[in-house]
Amino acid sequence: MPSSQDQTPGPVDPSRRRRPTLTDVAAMAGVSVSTVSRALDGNPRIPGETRQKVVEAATALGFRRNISARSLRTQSSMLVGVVVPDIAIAFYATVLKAAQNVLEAAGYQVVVMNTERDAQHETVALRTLQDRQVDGLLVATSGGYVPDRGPVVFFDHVIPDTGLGYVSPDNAGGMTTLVEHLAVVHGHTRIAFLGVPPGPTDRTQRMENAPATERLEAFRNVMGARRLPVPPEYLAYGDHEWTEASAQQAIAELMRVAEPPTAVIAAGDTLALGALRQLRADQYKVGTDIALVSFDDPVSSDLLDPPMTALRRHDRELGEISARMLLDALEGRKSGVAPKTEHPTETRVPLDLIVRRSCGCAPETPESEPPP
Amino acid sequence: MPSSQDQTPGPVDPSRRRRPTLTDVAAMAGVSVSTVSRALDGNPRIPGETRQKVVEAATALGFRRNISARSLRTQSSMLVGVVVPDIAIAFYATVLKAAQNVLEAAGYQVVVMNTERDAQHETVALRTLQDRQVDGLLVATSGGYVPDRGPVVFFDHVIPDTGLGYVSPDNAGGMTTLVEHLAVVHGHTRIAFLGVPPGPTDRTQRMENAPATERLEAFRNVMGARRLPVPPEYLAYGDHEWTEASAQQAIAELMRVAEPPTAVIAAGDTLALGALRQLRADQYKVGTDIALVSFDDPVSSDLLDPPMTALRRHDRELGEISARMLLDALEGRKSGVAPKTEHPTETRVPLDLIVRRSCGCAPETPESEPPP
DNA sequence: CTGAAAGCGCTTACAG
DNA sequence: CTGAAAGCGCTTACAG
Repeated sequence: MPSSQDQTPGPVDPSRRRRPTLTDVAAMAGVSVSTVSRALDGNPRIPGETRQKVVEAATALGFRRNISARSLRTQSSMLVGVVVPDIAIAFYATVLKAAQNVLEAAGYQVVVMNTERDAQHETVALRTLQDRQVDGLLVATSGGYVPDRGPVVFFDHVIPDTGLGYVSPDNAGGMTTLVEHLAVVHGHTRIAFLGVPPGPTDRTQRMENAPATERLEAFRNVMGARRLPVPPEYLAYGDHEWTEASAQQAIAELMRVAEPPTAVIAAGDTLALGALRQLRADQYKVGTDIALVSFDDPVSSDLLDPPMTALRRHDRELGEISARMLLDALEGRKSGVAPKTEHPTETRVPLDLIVRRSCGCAPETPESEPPP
Repeated sequence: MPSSQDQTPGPVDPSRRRRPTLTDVAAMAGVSVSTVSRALDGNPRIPGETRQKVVEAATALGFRRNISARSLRTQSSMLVGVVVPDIAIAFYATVLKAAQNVLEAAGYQVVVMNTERDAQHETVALRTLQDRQVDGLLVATSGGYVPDRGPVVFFDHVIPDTGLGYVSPDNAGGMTTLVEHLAVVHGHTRIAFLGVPPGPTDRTQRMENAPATERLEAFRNVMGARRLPVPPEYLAYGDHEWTEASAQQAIAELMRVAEPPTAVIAAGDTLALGALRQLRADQYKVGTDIALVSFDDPVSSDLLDPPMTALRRHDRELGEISARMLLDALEGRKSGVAPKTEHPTETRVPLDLIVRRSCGCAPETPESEPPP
């Protein structure tokens, strides 16, 4: 049994001193480790007096429980893994933060992994998280998801029939809003779509239900329903990483077709930003010569030239919903509720159209929009 | 000894099956757990044949080591804690991502905590991280840092004489660049500073070396050195959270003073964005009526109206440097190198001036800037 | 109300 | 080259 005898005598660098353990506290309080553990738990079987002694000793020693040890014993790590394509993207960062808030309030900590939009990266990240014994997973997949034990909820990307469910933006509804604004309010008929290549890459599989694909499908459906043609040359694609640069190139080509569109819908904010940059470089007056709207709301979009009409996602809400869905399963499991074998829950978060100028509208109260 | 007898017979939900352990692999391979552990480590004492058997068994069972158990035993969690004020802010997200890249390459995982810019939150977060036995810490403090065991490096905020060191943007150099551009290139003499209140809040202590304070000091110094006056009314402050809204209010007031400035330096990107919004709302032509420059480069700043002249931080580099500094200590410690008691290392990352239009310049190649 | 003991899944001297 | 055993720091039935 290690005691202070092991300790080199004399002044010790405090930062290197061994952390006190339950055993240390027990010794100091003159009780057993079981009692310390229970007292610290607030177990009602321990009378106030004993608890008092224990708490004093613990405080005096600066004792803090070792969570690894506890989780080894309890088989619960109180860790939730979050995997995202790229934490530096505002959407993922916001979702993470929101999810983290609700998870931490319930006593869980979060470990994040970036996949860099690479399926293999993602598979490795998932494995690492499992090795850490995470209790649950929140994932925005890049196609590398492999099922394992433990509850998982997807956000952003839809994976049918897997995990507890998913919560995603209402891609279809959003696209409808966008097309209708362009077609009904502004009377456009030549509307192009700027997206990301559908179908898998070598690095990415199973993207059938990716946001990009859903948005493209929705675009086709709404256009069809409105009896508006979708010529193939009106389908422009950036790259799989949604880079601004790829959007610039795609839209430059798009505008060179025989009969160029009068309006374009960008399937994401980075795409919209790239399009805007290129259009401006090519001397188009966006909002006048050509309408441009964005599926996601870029940061500071009211300060852009021109201010961008866009769909605002409720990122925070999406994060909270996802986390809560996971939490429910976690708590349910803890209290012995049978693991649900019902269908995964599907939640769609609606999007709001923010009308600014790039669509051709002139907002009522120009320039005075409050900050996001 | 637990065996398959414990298992309820019949079909078992695979997601609920117990993860295989070393003992399982040992049983299957017909060797001891010690041998399995060593074989999996690639220990040279284990001959290829034995290793082969072990690896096969492990693969067949889908065995993965339990990291909690290992870290309990080895007293090393291979976990690095990162604490930031707000992960949804681009700077912190980018730094995190960069740091994570180098840390993961070395086998560490990262657990992030948001402090919401609250000192108490931060103290709790730090404690939680210690409870998780993190091997090291990367922190952008909000004033709630309390020293504990384990190596720590600060980024963003400077904390002298603590931890391994810090890596921060070159606030003084950056401010010099900004003032000189305004004063020398454009001949401004009435230059105002839009920052964040210096000194502590109730929720925040020890902010003497906060970025905001360093930038203000630098501003005063450079102005003084150039014999330019700094009247008190030219010092405008948003709030401690650097919100755009607070900047809007502050600059509105600033422009109402008897002799308003002809140029303003915003100490951060959100502040600059708020200022731009307000200035535009008040019908100023930014870049013509008044010059506005930003200490940090806002996202899409080339697409703003007008494009914003700003200092570009090398966020990724900053993250990598910080992580590497921590890693060096971690590796050193592991190989038994004495904990360094020398002075903390100070690293300053330089900033580049990106000249756009808001300062009054007309860039040579208008509108064709490549994406960030 | 309290304690002794087992055990979570590993690693690693120590002995053979 | 291999194994038995101790032990990392906890929690929790079990017994008193």
